Amino acid sequence: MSKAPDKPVSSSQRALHELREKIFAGDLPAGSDHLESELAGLLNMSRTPVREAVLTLEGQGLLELRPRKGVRILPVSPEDMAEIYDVLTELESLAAQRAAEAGYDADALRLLTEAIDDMDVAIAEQDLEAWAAADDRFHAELVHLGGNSRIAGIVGMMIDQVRRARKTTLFMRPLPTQSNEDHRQVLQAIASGDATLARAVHRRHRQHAKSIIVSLLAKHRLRYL
Amino acid sequence: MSKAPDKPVSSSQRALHELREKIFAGDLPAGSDHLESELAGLLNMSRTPVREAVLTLEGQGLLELRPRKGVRILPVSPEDMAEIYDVLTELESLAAQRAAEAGYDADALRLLTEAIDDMDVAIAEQDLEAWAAADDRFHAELVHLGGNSRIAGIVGMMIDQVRRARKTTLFMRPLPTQSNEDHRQVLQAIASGDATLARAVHRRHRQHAKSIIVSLLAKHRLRYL
DNA sequence: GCATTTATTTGCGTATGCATTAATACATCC
DNA sequence: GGATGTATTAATGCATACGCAAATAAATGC
Repeated sequence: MSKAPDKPVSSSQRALHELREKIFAGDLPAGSDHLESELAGLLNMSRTPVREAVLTLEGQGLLELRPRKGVRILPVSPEDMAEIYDVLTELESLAAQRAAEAGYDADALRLLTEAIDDMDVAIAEQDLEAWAAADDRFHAELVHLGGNSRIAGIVGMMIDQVRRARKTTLFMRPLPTQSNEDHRQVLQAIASGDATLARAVHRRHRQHAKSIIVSLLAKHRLRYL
Repeated sequence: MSKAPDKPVSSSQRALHELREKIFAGDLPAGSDHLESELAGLLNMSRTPVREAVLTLEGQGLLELRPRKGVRILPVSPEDMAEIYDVLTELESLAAQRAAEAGYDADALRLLTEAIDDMDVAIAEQDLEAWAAADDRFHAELVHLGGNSRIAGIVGMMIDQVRRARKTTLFMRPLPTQSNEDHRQVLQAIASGDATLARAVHRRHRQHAKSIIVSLLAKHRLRYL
């Protein structure tokens, strides 16, 4: 891959990306408070770009600004998970329907297919991280094919909000073999142009995921992730 | 109403509210570009709080930051309208369903009922502005009763995005008498606890609204609002 | 004339400093 | 001893300044 010698990325953007990463990595743990100056020091920049990044991240629901107490990394409760999965269920179902209506050919569905294959491989190798990454790609590509940019954006935001939480629950449950069966059915329905089926199957898929996660959190008494 | 003598609202918040209002009022027209310094001058403050407000508004999809060309007030195309109404259809339908499942009594449904009554009055008086305001209240209260805060937030954002556009189309179509029939049916279904019906009726309501608006825009060749 | 290069302007990104105000510690009074 | 008022601290909100890069204008070469 040819690369530009160096892309001069602005401090604001760097703050945005690095803070996101640190939140996902648990480097900035859920529920923790951080002063603007602390974050600025952490990233070796002044407060200004940090403030801008933090403003944006607040809009994405990843943290909360509490004047004089610092920015709080938002924890995700089981109720939050339920809310988020409900949103995903509704919006992704429509995306699946629309993708089926669009009548994509096999080539256009390649990314979707690859993601599913990758998940199979990951499951066989018991590589849950790789599975999660491929799962993300599947759902991102699905909403992309759905053709509604707002849905794609919202779904992305919601998935970001559950990223941390999902990572911890990932290792608490059996291998998601059934999940990939669902994915294949969705793909099948889209490829055959059956919009109603695509919608129904994907809806069931997400509802099932929701119940799995929610009951898992309840079982382990996990209130905040 | 008793009021605090004066609430010292921050400049950032003032910028946020005033810019929003100016966008909705068409004071900052769709598609227009504005330099940060221009907006700062307009609001009598420095660039800093303006930048913060603009960042937030970008996240809400009301404007776009194009460095060196100014912030552009985002126009809404017919395709955007279609996207937005699709999102509203999916998310509000679930809210209606959940509201019905929650089993609210008549008192809890008072705001919803009042909004409907207000719309009847507004229609009788041919006061479209009042009708639109009451319609907003109906939909806001519906998603509130749905109990999913994220849905409420997203729906609010989407409605903000179509505000300007809706205002102009409002006077191009017949009185929305049928619309309020739908509202009553939704209320009825919620009051009687029929979640499936509530969902179905509201879905039809929003889909109908979408087709009305989209065909209206097509008919009048309105590409950007 | 047209294109290409150079100069100039101008808007933005970021750092910095200050004033404001909330939170905390302290002191005083009942 | 508890409560209320005051002082101190410290974090934020905002204004300002400055350097850089992009856009525009000017100039030079062909």
